Order: sequence, then C-alpha cells, then structure tokens
Amino acid sequence: MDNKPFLDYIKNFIKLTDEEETILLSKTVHRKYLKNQYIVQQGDICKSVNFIISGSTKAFYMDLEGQEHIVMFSIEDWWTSDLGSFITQTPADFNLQCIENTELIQFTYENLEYLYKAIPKLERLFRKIVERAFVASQKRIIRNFSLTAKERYQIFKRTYPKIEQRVPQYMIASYLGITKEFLSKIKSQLIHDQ
Amino acid sequence: MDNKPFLDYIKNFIKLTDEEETILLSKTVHRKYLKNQYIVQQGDICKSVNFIISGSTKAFYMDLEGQEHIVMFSIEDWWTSDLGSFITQTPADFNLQCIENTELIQFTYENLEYLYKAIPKLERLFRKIVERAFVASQKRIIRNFSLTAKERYQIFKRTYPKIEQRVPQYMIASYLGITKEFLSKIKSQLIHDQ
DNA sequence: AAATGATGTTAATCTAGATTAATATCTATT
DNA sequence: AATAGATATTAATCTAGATTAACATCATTT
Repeated sequence: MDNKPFLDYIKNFIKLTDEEETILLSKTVHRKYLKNQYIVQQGDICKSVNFIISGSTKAFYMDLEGQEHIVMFSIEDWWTSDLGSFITQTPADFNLQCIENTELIQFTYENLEYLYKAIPKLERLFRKIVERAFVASQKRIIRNFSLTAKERYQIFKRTYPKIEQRVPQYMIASYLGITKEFLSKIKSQLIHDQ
Repeated sequence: MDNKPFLDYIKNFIKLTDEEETILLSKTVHRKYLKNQYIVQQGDICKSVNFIISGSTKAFYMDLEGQEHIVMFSIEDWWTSDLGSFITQTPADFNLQCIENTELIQFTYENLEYLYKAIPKLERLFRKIVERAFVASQKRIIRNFSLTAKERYQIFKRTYPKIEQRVPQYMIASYLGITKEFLSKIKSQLIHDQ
C-alpha cells in the first residue's frame, strides 16, 4: 500500500526518524471505500480520523426536514472526521460519505492516544493541523455573513478548483448554503455578465 | 496578579509540576485593557493568544461597507486571538476589542514557541483547546445554514446566558448574522408567542 | 438504442430577513 | 435636571434567495 503521500504530508510539519515512521504506520489502517459508502453515519460514534490518499469525501448534516448541509469536502492530502464525535467519543452530528472511490489512512481513537504517548511530536503535528482547520472554518463563517451567494461561489471556484470539477453542482450549492436552483441561476448570470 | 483561574483551567487538560507552572507564568504577560480598547486591529499582525481572566471581548471583521461581523465573543476562562494571523504571523483579518474592562494573560508567538520546547506537554494542551474551538466553529456553520434566525437566537441565549446579559443587542444581532432591527422583531415575537 | 435514474436548467411565485426612517429609551456628562 | 450620544423599537417597503414545478440533459444498465 502506498503510504508515501501521507509521509510526505507529515514532513511539512515535523521530522520523524525511520523508527518513528514505522511505529506510526504500524498503528494506522489503510482502507478503501467505494463511491457512496459511508465512513461514519450521523448518530454513530466516529471511530477514526482519516487522511485521504486518493478520492474525495463530503461531511454533511441531515436536518429534520431531510435536507443535506455539507460542512466540508475533503480530497487527497487532506483529512476527514467528525472531530467533535471523535474527541469526545459521543454520537456524530455529521455523516462522512465518499463521493468517489476513496483510499485513506485511518487513526482510531485508541491508536492515536497510543501514538501521542509513543511519539509526543505528534501532538505538535495534530495541533498544527487542527489550527489550520479552525482558521479555515472561521474564515468561512465570515464569508457566509459578509458576502452574497454569487461572491461565495466565485471564491469557492478559485479556492477549490479541483473539487469543483469532481463534485456535482447540487453538492456545491449545499456547501455554499443555497439551493441548486439558485446556483444554476448564479452560473447563468456569470456567463451572461460577460 | 491573580493567575489562579488560568492554572485551574489548565488542570482540566494536563498536569504541570510546580516548576513547570513557574516557567509557564514567567513567559506570559498579565495585562489589563479598558472597555473599547483594541487588543488587535485588522491588518496588524496578531502578536498574542490571550486567556481572559475577567471581562469580555469580541472578535469582528469590518467589511468593505463598514459593517461589523462578529465572529466570536469571549469571556472569563476562554481565549481570544486572531489565530490565523498569529500562527502565520501575517496581517489579521479580525479586530479584537474589549467590550468591558478586561484582564488577560498573553502568550506572544516567541514565548509560546519557547514554551512548546521547554514544556512539550503544552502541545497537548493547545491541541485540545484548538480541537474544541474547531468543533464549536463547525457546529456554528451548520446552525447558520439549517436554522432560522429565531432558532439561532434561542440557542444563543441558552448556550451563552452570561454573554447575553453583558453585551448590547446590536452585537448579538451581528453575531447571529442578522440586523439589529430584525433581532428586535424576533424578540417581540418571542414575547407575544406566549 | 431505449429506458431509468440522477443531475441540471428555467421561470413564476413566495418569504425571511434587509433597508430606511422615524421615534423611544437608556446612560453619562456637565 | 438637561443635554448628547449610544442603544433599542416599530413599521413600511424592498430584495436575495427559497419553493414549486415543468422540462432538459447526461450516464448507466438492459
């Protein structure tokens, strides 16, 4: 199995010895999911944080009217989890579902706690990863409040060009917090604008 | 100066020896701000993460039309910073301003990096703190998308009863992403509902 | 290649929340 | 206690985006 993308990713944050890399990998599971398979379902306890080697996932919340609200897309070299459920080991608010066939590296709660003890440097790694995720989340809140749907869509396209091409429009609408019909309208406006 | 609230807070996450506590405190600054003073202004580099001993602050973004959008309130026993600016040492997106007279403990970038080396357990502390902040931020995104303004206001009241009483209505409206006029309407509806 | 299901578009109508503006209340300061 | 500035309320009108519904296109399976 190909762990190289993961080890390369980690090198951006911390340096590990060969021995540490071996310990780290020994406590992870490499796993493949098919398109549409669930990694976690709302209400279950989220058992892992997952680093994506290939493919893509969406994290979404299903509201009382049965509507999906996408919180996050994840593709190669990024993470997916319901972190709230994972860190407290309580039922998940979100579903994690694969949009494409997806290959990922999984850290279970127990293994990750073990690893924090065995390789304390990993605390630093995950601190930095979560810091970045938090900052992105805060910026998204601001964008949702201060920009129109059209502006948010344009930023989305610029920021995540890879995702735009691989994900159906209606999921992008959900991520932007608008209906698919309104996204369709925005797109035709953007074409006619010039 | 009274560091007890801070040391008590930390004990929820990690155990420190007396010696470690001393090192930790030696690398922090205890500071008082008056009502309305800025801790950081948008465009400046955010020089500290701040633990609040007493008082309250708001983190807000001023948009191109001059409108304030409040990202976060912070009161005693919680943190405030523009973490994006702090971790990358680049210009801040947000202003941090005191709502009341506020007393806080400041960690500068250099001191915190020093402390991570001197007391590696602090990586764990801050990992856990940021994890919680991230989870709260994600939940807020979901709430903003899937609930009406009235529902969000009711949740806000339940979740932050202390803040509701200490902060003017128009700031709560900004935090909820609505106008002060509309919040006023919601409040009178809630009174007349029953 | 026809049929089925998933995805996308267009247009008409509707509504949550914004905007504007006038008035009221509360809080400090002299 | 009078004035000024900050905060809150109310009501009329307006708009970004939702809803509904009909139709179009694309992909997959037989």
